[in-house]
Amino acid sequence: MPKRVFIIDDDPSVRKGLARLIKSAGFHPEPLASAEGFLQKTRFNGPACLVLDVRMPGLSGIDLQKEMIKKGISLPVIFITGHGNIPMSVNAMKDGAVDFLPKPFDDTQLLSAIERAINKNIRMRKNLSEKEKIQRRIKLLTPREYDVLRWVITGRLNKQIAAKLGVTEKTVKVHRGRLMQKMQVKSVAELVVLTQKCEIGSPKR
Amino acid sequence: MPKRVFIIDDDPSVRKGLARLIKSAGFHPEPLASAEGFLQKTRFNGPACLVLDVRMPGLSGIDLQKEMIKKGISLPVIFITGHGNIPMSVNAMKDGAVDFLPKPFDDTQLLSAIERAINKNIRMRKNLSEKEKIQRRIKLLTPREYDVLRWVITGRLNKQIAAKLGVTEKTVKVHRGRLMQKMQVKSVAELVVLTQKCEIGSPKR
DNA sequence: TTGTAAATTGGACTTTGGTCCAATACGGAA
DNA sequence: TTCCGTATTGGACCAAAGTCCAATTTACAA
Repeated sequence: MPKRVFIIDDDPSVRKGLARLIKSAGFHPEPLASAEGFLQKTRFNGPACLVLDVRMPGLSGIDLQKEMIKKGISLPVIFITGHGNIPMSVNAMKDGAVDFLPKPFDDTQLLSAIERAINKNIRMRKNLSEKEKIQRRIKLLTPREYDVLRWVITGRLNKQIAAKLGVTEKTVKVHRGRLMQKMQVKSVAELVVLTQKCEIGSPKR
Repeated sequence: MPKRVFIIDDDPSVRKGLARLIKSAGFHPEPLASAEGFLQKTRFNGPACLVLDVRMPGLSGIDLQKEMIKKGISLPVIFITGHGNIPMSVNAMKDGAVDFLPKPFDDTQLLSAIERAINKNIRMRKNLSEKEKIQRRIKLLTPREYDVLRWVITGRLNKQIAAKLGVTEKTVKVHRGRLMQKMQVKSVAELVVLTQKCEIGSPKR
């Protein structure tokens, strides 16, 4: 899987230079002339990150970062800039930027930042996909099975759950057996570990 | 519980001014003339944070931050500086600083940073104390009970655990009952939730 | 040497959990 | 209307977990 590095800078010569450097380091550069152009993109299959010029006509790099946060796109960002200042860099870092490099910077500085950014993205993608896998299983549950699940992971006995739901213990056992199958676990311990990774609303009453 | 704000700056007039501002905002200022002076401190009972001048004779603010990381002291840091630059601020943020304010800054900027820092520290302290509470319970376990615990929270049956440990199922039940008491839980689900908060080495074999 | 804590096991039960087969009831989709 | 998925329950069992009382062995400290 190629590690894609989006290069967003309005200066063609900068794009070209960075693309060459990044390519030589074994990444897959994707030069783009504007932040708007990047926002058109919808496909984010593999590991990737952004190298982003702060100052650009139209949407600035900072604007793009904020826009991505708003839209829930979470690709690690590395800023580069010729005319930055401290508050700007601090805000970018607060918003989760991996690095903020004033020009001129060493090639090695940029490449090490890219390395960190890509690794971060890989970790995030792994977490996310596991979370989604679990969510998919939860969606297979019927409403009643979901009710039972929420009580089971808080350690209640079948008879207690039965009382809460106003049904017999027998019924709870059936639901419980089926939800364990659908969640693909063989023990309550495994079930708890799974559900801790997603947010499960705690049961009422 | 007073919210203590350590002010570390070599300039007495700055210390005085900041102390007044911070006091007026309802915090408890603790002015110190040097980073070395702060490192003497050992008592960190209540919520607190640091307002730290970057440039100082002897240990600089940056040095102090690194020293604290090395020693495992985790108080949120806010840097203030008259002569900073971007790489310095970025590195400070990477190392977990809450904010980095070049002089001159607005009072409100500093106060809002302090507010965030204190809240962060309160959350950290809460997490830490819960973790320690759990660790204390784990220390009550005999080696054998701890062995059993590690298998229980991975969802093994008593008979499986017995086989792993080379003892009878009966024995496992006894250990299991006692560890549940010592951990103060009534169900495997609760036990798993507790142990997820600390790191438990996964069992071998 | 004498405790003391830890580890181990047995017997005898009770309570819980889980499964198989079967059946009833309800509501929406074809 | 008919069929399917969901929810519910019963009976009959078996497996697993938990408890109470009692006993033996071992290692380490006073």
